[in-house]
Amino acid sequence: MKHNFKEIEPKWQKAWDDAHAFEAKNDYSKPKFYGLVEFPYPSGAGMHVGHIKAYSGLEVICRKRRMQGYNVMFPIGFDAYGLPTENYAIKTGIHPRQVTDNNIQKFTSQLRRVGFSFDWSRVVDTTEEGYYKWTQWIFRKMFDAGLVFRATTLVNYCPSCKVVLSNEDSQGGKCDICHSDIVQKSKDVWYLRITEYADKLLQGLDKVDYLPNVKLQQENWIGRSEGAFANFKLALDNAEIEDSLRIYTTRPDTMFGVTFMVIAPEHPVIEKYRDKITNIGALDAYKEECAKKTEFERTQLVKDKTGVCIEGLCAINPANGKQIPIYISDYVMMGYGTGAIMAVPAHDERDYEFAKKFGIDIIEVIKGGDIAKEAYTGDGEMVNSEFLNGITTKKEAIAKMLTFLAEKGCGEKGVQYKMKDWAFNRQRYWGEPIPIVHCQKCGMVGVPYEELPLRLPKVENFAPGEGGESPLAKIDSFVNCKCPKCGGDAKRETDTMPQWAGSSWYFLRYCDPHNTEEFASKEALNYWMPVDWYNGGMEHVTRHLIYSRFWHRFLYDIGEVPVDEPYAKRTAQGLILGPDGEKMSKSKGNVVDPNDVVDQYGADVLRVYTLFMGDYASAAPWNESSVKGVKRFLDRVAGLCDIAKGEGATAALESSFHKTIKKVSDDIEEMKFNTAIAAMMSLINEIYDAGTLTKDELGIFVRLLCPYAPHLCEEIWEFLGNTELCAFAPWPVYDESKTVDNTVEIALQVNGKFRGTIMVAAGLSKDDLLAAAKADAKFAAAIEGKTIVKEIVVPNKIVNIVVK
RNA sequence: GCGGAUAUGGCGGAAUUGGCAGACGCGCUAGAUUCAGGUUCUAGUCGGGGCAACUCGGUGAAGGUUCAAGUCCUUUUAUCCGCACCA
Repeated sequence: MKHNFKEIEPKWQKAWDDAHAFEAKNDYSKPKFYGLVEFPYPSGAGMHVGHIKAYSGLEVICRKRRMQGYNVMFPIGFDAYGLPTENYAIKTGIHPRQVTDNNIQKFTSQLRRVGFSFDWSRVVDTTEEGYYKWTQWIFRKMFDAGLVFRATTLVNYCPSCKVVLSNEDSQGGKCDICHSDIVQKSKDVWYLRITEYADKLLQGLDKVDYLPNVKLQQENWIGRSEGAFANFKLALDNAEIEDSLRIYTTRPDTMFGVTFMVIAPEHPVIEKYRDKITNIGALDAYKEECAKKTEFERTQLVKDKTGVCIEGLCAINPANGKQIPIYISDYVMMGYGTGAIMAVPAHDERDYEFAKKFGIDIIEVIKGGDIAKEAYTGDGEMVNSEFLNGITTKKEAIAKMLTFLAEKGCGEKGVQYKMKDWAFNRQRYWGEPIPIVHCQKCGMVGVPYEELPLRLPKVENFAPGEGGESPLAKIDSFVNCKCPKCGGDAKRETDTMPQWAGSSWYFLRYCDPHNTEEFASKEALNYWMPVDWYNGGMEHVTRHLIYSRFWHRFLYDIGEVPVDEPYAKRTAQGLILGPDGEKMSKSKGNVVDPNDVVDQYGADVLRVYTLFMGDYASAAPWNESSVKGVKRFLDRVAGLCDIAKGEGATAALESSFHKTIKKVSDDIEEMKFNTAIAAMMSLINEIYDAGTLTKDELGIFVRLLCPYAPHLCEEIWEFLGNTELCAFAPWPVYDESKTVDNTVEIALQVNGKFRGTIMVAAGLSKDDLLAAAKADAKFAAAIEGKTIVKEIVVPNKIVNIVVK
């Protein structure tokens, strides 16, 4: 048989479609398998080979599960709200709705060409009313639960996109969409209280099967730290007053070493005592200077500490009652802890640097370092610390200090997280409208559930306003409304939700995508959830993966979903680099278009190659020649039809078949697709060497390969006389006893040096093996006349004799 | 700065977890098929020495443990990724 992919690929894609072959059954009595891939953002550029690799991995797993008899759900959809579409629309004047529809169509036809076994009856599009109704519904539930709040704070703002970004969307001080520098801007922003879920998100990681680095990255992002809060009394003109400054520290044990305090330039205490501070002009100037710095300048140029001492206001160290100065400096940030710290220069590097620069006292309280040279952050004996003196463990010192603070009523244990609340609104058009109404009388009121979806109005002008307001603000008919509570005149919120909203729960919608009464029926959720295996990119670990776990956990807490963690298992694929070894990008001109590969070599080749090119989790460059090698392999598979004769097993190949079934079966479970394919290549080499195989054996081979190259395998399966689809043929089983050779090759060593091999029966005892080795003429000659010091015999492996 | 990962032929990568390093694929060399290009087939392909059987060396670098190390331990270098003044 010739491998005529241009003919057979469309043929079998049609056959699968006609049979609705891959639609998950609503038969809740069968064992289920829910395989999930990250649904694509339908960009104008079309599919990327990276998408193919990401989907091919779980495709193989899902196809194997079907052949093993599972009721498999392998859905796909489109995460279609977001800035790139909107920016493209603004540039071209085409409406985002139109752009989105075009792109979804493009993606759909490309995905179908590759022959993925997606359930096309469950497609979700986050921009459809029937979908975003429920995105708004969940938001409303969060609003009711007090998880939504509005606050004026310093936020990450992208001046180029004219939009407020969450912490997650501005990692490294760069805008996630356009990569320009983020500036800090004081703005009125909607927040989701994700920090309230920090502990739950952290603990949830204990019971799921995530790749270790995925887990670790989430732990670091959440960034839990244990320490203490303490209140430092303030003093005006050296006279103590009834007010204090609250700090957070992880080292309360060093409190006797506190020689000054530092607060963030924006700290409210400055405003409070504005009249009493004698150098307020200098403080204001410093604050303004800091505000002008970009995130980059604030974090990258950390060499030099800057700050200003507050005059007229100082603090009192609660440990020893000493008066200490307060500084403002941008190395302390308003967004973490309380925006104020107690500085212990002797035992903190940043405080040390600051104290050196400003000539502040440095008091050693832990022995062990040389504080004349640098801060000492290690353990040691406590000194200069009154009741802590002599203690040698940090744990004990902290406990004693906490007791002391508690007795004085000025401090207690506390926990902090690096993770910040989720800045949730975007001043843009192409997103879910936030279902909130602002009423003069009632304040913020949620749009009633029965009025959802709150439709995104169709507008002609969807460009963002210059003043940073949403395009929706210009539509009076949308903005002006009645308050759902009091019926008076009110105005709608005009910002929309961020791109990550729709993707925070899409895996739930797949379970029951056409439901108009609920986001999904309880029955469907009970059966399908949790997702058994979720594969996606590392770049989503500290965004989508955190956000969606948060939403899902919230839904669990209010009784809407049956399990607390949405994903039982999470893996990630490595990047495909350009042929030059660089990350693929349009500007470098090294992008490989999957369409071209399908045109030239076929979908099966594309699929097999993306899995064969290297370790699935690592990055690997595209190599055109290797693609040809895969084509050669599939052509040789097709050629097997011409030599397959008879039935049953071939004596020469039987053991190889059982070994290959075992290898391929096991490797798929560990996503070691490259070695599974290599094993099948080895087997085909053996078959051609033997020059013969039976039709039964070809049937086994084809079923093993089917998850990778389904079109060709269906064709051969049909050629073999089968009338049912290969996609649902039973997965081959192996006989363990037939995977074991009855003769094994034993390596012979003298003093650890290789001295030849012998063939012996498998399972020989140590004594027999040693005797067999000594019977080998060459080996015997090598130890002849020498004193044997030691004899090491490892059954079925090796004989090593140590001589003098 | 902190955290994590990786390092094996000309290239992508294997190595049953301490037991013959280099599976499989690409590339390359020689030969066959073909008018030719492509395709396909056969043989070879870690390095040094030898016609050869063989032999010596070899997994980023330096030490160590062991009968035996790509694999374990110590030190070190390079690259990649994540976080970053987190109190």
